[in-house]
Amino acid sequence: MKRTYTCGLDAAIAVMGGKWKGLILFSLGEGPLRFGELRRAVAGISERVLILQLREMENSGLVHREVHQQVPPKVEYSLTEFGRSLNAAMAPLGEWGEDNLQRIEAIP
Amino acid sequence: MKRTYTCGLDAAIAVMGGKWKGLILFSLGEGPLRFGELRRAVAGISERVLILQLREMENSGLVHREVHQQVPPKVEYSLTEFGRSLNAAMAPLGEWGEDNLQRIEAIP
DNA sequence: CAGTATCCAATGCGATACTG
DNA sequence: CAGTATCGCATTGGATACTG
Repeated sequence: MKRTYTCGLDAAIAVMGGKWKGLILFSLGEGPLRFGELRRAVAGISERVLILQLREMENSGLVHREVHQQVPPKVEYSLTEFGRSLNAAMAPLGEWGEDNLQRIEAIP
Repeated sequence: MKRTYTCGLDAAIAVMGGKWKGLILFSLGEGPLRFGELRRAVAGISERVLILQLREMENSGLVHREVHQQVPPKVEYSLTEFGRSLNAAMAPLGEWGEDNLQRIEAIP
């Protein structure tokens, strides 16, 4: 991050930056997911980008990464308390998008 | 836009894309602003980028652009009804950012 | 399964200068 | 005042192949 924000919205957007973090947050909202499950949940994302986004979100304290030592490997991602609070704050935005899907998709 | 969204949040984020649209929306929330006023309100943005973002938001139906024929030129930007509805949906996110400013700024 | 490693393309963004 | 025109770098994202 390393910047100063002019308002809360500014800061929130910086944390949510990029095309995918919102979706990842949303997908983890229901409960923990393994890497592969998450990749399927966030349709269209590449492995590389998913990892990058997850690492950033871990770094921001939004996501917790838990490694279960076993074969085959199992890694679970979940929201932290902080992540859940952001998730809740995003809910109205999600509803807005839901309500206006038609209109948004019609934008040239 | 020209894509299909997997959920409302996805769609909303597509509309809000980029680093500045949230701030512009927020700045116009209080009422109409002229180009120059807006440029000062959204501190740090370049003229070029501000125009680009405004055009996109006009195109999305979020912002209305009104030209007053006079010398010197006067152009006012305001939120449409659609823009105001999005603004309202973003409010909780703005509050979240406000409440967590310290923490967000501390992210490495 | 859960990642890394490369490489490449797109585009976002910033700075600056100029104009009706 | 309200834009346009250029230029160029930095970041982001995508495709694919490989590994512990």
